[in-house]
Amino acid sequence: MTQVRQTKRTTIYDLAELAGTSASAVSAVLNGNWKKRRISSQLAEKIMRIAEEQGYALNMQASLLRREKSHIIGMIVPKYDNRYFGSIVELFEDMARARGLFPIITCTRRDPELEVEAARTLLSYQVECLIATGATDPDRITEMCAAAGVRSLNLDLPGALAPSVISDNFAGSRELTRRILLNCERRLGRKESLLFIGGRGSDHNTSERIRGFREAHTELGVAVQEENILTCGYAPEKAEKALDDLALRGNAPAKGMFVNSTISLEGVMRWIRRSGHLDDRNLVLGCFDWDPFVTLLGNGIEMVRQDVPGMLKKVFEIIESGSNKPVVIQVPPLIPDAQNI
Amino acid sequence: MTQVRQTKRTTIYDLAELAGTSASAVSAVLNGNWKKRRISSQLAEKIMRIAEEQGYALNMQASLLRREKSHIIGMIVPKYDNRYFGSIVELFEDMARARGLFPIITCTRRDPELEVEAARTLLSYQVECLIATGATDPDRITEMCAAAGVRSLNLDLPGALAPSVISDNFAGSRELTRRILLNCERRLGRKESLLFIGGRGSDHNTSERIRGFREAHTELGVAVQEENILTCGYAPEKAEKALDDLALRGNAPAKGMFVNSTISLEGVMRWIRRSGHLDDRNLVLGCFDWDPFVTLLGNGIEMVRQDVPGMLKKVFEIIESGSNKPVVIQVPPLIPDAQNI
DNA sequence: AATTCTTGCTTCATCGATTGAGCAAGCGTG
DNA sequence: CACGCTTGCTCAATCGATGAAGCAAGAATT
Repeated sequence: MTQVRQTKRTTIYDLAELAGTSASAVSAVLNGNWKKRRISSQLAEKIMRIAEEQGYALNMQASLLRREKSHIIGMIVPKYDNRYFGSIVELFEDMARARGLFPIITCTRRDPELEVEAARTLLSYQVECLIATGATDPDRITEMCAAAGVRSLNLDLPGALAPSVISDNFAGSRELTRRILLNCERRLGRKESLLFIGGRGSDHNTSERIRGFREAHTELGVAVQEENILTCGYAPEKAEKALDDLALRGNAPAKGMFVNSTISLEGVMRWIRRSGHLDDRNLVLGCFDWDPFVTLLGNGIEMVRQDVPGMLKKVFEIIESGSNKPVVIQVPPLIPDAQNI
Repeated sequence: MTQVRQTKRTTIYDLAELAGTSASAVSAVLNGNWKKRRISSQLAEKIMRIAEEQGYALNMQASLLRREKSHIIGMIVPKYDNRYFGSIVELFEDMARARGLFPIITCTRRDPELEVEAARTLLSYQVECLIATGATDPDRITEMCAAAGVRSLNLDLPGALAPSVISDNFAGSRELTRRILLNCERRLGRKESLLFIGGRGSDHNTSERIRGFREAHTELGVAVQEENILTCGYAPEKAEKALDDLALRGNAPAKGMFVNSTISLEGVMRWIRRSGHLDDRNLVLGCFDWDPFVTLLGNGIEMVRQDVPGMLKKVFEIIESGSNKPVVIQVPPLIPDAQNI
């Protein structure tokens, strides 16, 4: 019961002894190329039976040390707290396994230090390829990988040194902004300058989304109010605080809002409920990201759903093509039909 | 640029040659116990400088093969599509790293085959301990681990052969049911038999929650209607379909519902909106699980939030204690204050 | 001056799986 | 019956890091 370490784990040498054969034969049988190595099916069956009986499990470390390819693919991901990253991780694992790769994923909480640390660790595990998802400094990671002779790709946020697969943030944002403005007109009687909230001004996605936001305003003949662009970060509390600050500065909060992530939307919704500044039936909201419950919130919130399967398909295409060219592939997000009012 | 495989990765032998010393010295310096091995700080600095310059990265496979302990801790998890499992994974990674362990997590989509496959793979990676989260057949996994001399623990769903850390489903459910019943009385004028929907009848958590559900009904003098217990699985579509079927059987859907997960709640909410059978202002809902947007749904949905930090704290306590006794630790879930009506 | 101690390294076996090379036995062919 | 060919295996080097054991040179002690 309290045995600290039971009898050492079974190795191919143990099996060889039990089967009265050599470790070499055991290895060949267990990794499936015993036909190539001309092992008789009699011996093969015997070895497999004994392995089964002994509950043999391969020592991957030993196996990988010897083999030239690890078949491990690594991914770093910022958070697990929303549907976007959750579905990326889930589908990535699936697609990796379908290709005979073993996925190792690690979460870095948007912390640049942890990102580098995690990348270094994954490299130690001999990943063949590293996907940096939503990394704060993707090029740093690409450089580390390059030094180790390992391929890397960026997902969600682009870098300058490796291929990147991202959403078409500009087009998605422009369309989302259009819809919010039109909803304003329909529900409030007139289009008015929207509030933009969430994200980091320094990140590519946010700045592209702001560009789309401006473009849609221009197209529809609405002037953007600069003080209404609040790139306060992603955390819910930051969005709440940004709205508080805006109110403190004496600005009437806009009735239409472009929220830059579901996580920021949490903060926005809390602020709306708490502050009582706005009756949320008069609010016109849109969110760049998707969550099933948001649909049900009943404010007719428009959402842009990033095309995760489409993006991962591209990622694996690039991996399989072997290309390292630092292109940026933009995948159009899905914009569901207009919500219930 | 297009070099398929750049010059082999740098090893300690390369560094030794560059530094004019032995691989052994390089190893000692780089893994930090060079003082113990009496390497001069001069040489140590030189080696570290060269390692830095060459972008050396340890080959973990080689290192692990030689060392006795892997410091790898594995976890299998069913899904990433809700806050509960998302926070388990995120916090688990954090706590593992804080203890000097390297976490490898893999998602099994509630597929028993994949669970076994994943466990086998993690064992190959020489995990020192494997946490089976919400596993459909935890004992099978414990047996596999035991055969390899590896510790295992169950999280979220209990097993009979290894220590298990789970929520106190019975007490949580009883309290949640009470609250829903009392909300019924307050809002509809009278307590009436609730609908129970979601989960698998065969899983321990669901049956314990049903027990608490019954108990609360009894305490409050309400009879449970057996046909109102719908353990239809977790997926949203299954909950939708179960409600459709119930309606087809001619039963008026209850006005009060106990929903067994946020994922089932998605289906329930969709059905409510779609079917129009019930005006959702007259609906009294409770959900065994937590999601920030559900709070904002505005139906005054009661939620039970499972105490993820509390559960993981227990998990690591058990790991550190070294105990293998198949106890079941029940962690009380958090029941937030009553929601806005 | 002879002995022991200390310092600062190097040598080498080892972890477990893989695989090219090699070998012995049996078979077929001329 | 001598030759090559096939079959069915074994041998031994190897992957890269680790650490016990050992060794040489200088310092300290008797």
